Amino acid sequence: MSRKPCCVGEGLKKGAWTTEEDKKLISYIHDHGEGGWRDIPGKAGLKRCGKSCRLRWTNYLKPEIKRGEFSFEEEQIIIMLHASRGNKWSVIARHLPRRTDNEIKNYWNTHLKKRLIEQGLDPVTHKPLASNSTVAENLHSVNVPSSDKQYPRSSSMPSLSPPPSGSEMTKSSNSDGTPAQGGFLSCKKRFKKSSSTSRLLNRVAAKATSMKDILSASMEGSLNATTISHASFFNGFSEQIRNEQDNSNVSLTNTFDEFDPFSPFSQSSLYTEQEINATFDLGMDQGYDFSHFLEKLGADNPKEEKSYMNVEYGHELLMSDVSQEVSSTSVDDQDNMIGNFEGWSSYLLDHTDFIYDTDSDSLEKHSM
DNA sequence: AACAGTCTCAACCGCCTCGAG
DNA sequence: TCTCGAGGCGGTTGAGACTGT
Repeated sequence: MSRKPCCVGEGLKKGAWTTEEDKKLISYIHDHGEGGWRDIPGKAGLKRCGKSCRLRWTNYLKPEIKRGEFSFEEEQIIIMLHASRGNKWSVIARHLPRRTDNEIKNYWNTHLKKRLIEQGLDPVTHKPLASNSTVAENLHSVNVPSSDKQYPRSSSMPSLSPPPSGSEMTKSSNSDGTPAQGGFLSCKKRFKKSSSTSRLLNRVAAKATSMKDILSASMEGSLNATTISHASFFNGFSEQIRNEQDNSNVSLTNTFDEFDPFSPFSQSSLYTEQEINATFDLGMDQGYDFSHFLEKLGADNPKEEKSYMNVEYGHELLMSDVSQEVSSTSVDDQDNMIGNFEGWSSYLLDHTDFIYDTDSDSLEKHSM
């Protein structure tokens, strides 16, 4: 026995939303607020089921939603949270302000998942894949798209590659004025992925693996300094990096702790002693919480973003004639495309002497 | 220019959770 | 305690945009 679909009814419309429908929904919610989704279609004059209205609102029309390219920092956060939480998109979304679970899920499936495989990491366990043959098989089966091999850099790493030119950004809207697929901005032309970026992603993924091991150990009650240092060091870091550290007369553990903003032993740790204690006091039913880190990132960004793409879209919908094509292209795509997090990537960039190899291509910035 | 193949992501589907009665 | 329904969630689909030939 299965539950009846909620959207069974004569004349209910499906498929892409039109500007007219968006306008009705925005107008209704503006006047009456969210909630009571089942009643909204009738009251708002929409031939949609309530669930469809809710999804359209929460995933697209809601003013605070941020759209466009994911920043490098957001990608890092997604990868790490996925390592600790799995496909809990709503949980991950709670840690990425203004991103929807649906968008994160899509981004994971179309970009990050394939990239991890490409990096030789299991996208489920975040551990290195068993063998080279396994990597090859996975790559083959997943059919990594050529476009995905070109990595879009965030502006937070401006010195590493040229910023996107306006002509490379595909500003799109449907003929009826609704945002086309890809939202207000679809950056189809990717930047060539540098090997340094690839290596950095490897490290991020490896860090995620390390975090997962630490979490597991913590939850099993077996966490100790050895677990941390070994997890940080041995999971996923290349032999080359180890050699670099061996040659540097610097304690491996100390170096990675210094690199790791999550590390309680880091000189640059984002945590206070109190937070560290709380962090290591993870219960069995609790997951790791990066909110402190995110709060710190947010605190580093005093500039409050006031101009949201969706605010503008909603505003235009409400103010414009329905037949008039919405000028979504008037939005400052560049600002919206680029995240404002300046946290971890800045930290990484400030420690590039061991993040990037000396033979990095297209690197203008090197060790400080 | 035309066509076919590929990729992206908005939207849908069905199950789950939780609160109200 | 049980039932029901609204809302939430994660997996999947398919239209349309993009790319290569």
